[in-house]
Amino acid sequence: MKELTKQQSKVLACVEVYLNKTGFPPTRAEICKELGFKSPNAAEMHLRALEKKGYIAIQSGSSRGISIVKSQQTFEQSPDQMPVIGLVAAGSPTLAEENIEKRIPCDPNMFADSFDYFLKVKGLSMIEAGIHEDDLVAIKKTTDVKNGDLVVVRLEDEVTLKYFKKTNHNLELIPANKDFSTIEVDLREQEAFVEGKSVGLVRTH
Amino acid sequence: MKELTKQQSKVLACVEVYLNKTGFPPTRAEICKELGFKSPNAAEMHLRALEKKGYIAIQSGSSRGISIVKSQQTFEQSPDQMPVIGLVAAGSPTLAEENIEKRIPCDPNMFADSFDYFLKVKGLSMIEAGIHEDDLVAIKKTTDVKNGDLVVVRLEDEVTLKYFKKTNHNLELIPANKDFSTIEVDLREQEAFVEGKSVGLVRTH
DNA sequence: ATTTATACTGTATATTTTTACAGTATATAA
DNA sequence: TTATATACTGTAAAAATATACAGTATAAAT
Repeated sequence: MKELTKQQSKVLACVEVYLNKTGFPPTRAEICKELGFKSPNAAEMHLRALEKKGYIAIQSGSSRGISIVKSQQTFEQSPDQMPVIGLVAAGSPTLAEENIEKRIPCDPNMFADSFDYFLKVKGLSMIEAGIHEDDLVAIKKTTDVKNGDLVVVRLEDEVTLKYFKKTNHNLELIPANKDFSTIEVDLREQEAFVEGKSVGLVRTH
Repeated sequence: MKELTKQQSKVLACVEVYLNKTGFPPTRAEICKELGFKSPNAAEMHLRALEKKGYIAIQSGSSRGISIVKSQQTFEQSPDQMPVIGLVAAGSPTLAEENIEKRIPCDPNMFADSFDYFLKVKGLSMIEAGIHEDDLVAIKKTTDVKNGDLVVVRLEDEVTLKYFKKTNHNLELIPANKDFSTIEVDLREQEAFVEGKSVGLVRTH
């Protein structure tokens, strides 16, 4: 495959970006606008060169008739990158960019239910449920939780992962460790926000 | 998402097929030609309906300004499907088609080390390591294992998941449960095949 | 010194394309 | 019976677009 000049490379990138953004290829004029050219012929010439070098195909007579033959974006079909969030003590909104520790290539549909992010477990309060420190619990953002679900709840400035049990105004957040005690919340006195529930667990050995 | 009429569905399919074939969306006239309509307005009306129902977006004023919002082709962008293998007692080659219980959409690189298949855990011999019955342990096929690794070993006709410890001719396969005892193998008397080692664990809640 | 390739501007036009408007026909629901 | 939704035909005009042609400028190659 022949090498591209700097400008040709820019034009190809422009086409690819436009395609990714809109779902259809740009016109000559749009390429010009994007790259600062003042004549549609500038874009035309670059497109012809790109066609000759085998990077694109041009359907003559068709508007926007450009198709990518050989992408220059190494663009490895990027798999989903699911965010990992630390169990932050400060009650900041759980899924904020600054709370994302890292990302893991992982299909959000690998469990029976889809999930939105991983929560990194701190402490041993769920050890008897086989949930260890630093395990990643897959959390689906929802407020639709049932008694017995493993849920992420925010109480004031603390976020916690526990079993959920609600009766009338009384909310119990139950750990799986004899050394820890159940958190009891009277919902008339204190607010509790259900951030989501666990749909699975992942541990790296 | 609203249901599509038969004709609307045909038009959406036509757009998707055209897009896959050429790399850019069709014009109204091209849709007509493909589906046998005689007026570009036929296509236009269907496209408007598809837009209203949220299946496509139309960039007004742009030629071929159609983008797919919700594909009707179930076409699930096929992610990697990692096989799940039961802990088969019969010592058949672990990764044979007939041993695959199911497959899970899952990136083989989600753990620190890549893996080849999931092993579905039977029994409670590793419970104190937080590995429960029916947990899926991600196995990398390798014979390069170190003492302390969690490994899959085949002894005669039995496959087992245990901690690995080897000293000279003596192989110990150590469980994580007080009620189970370590399997000791004298390698001069009995063969042991290391199938692989665990690089991670997955559990569905 | 002259060619050659790259990289454009500027203009113009034929063609493509969107899109509005005016109808027709049919089935289903009120 | 009268709407109302679906499903078109047919026409036409405005707008978008491709694309040809005539230039200018610059750097590198011959």
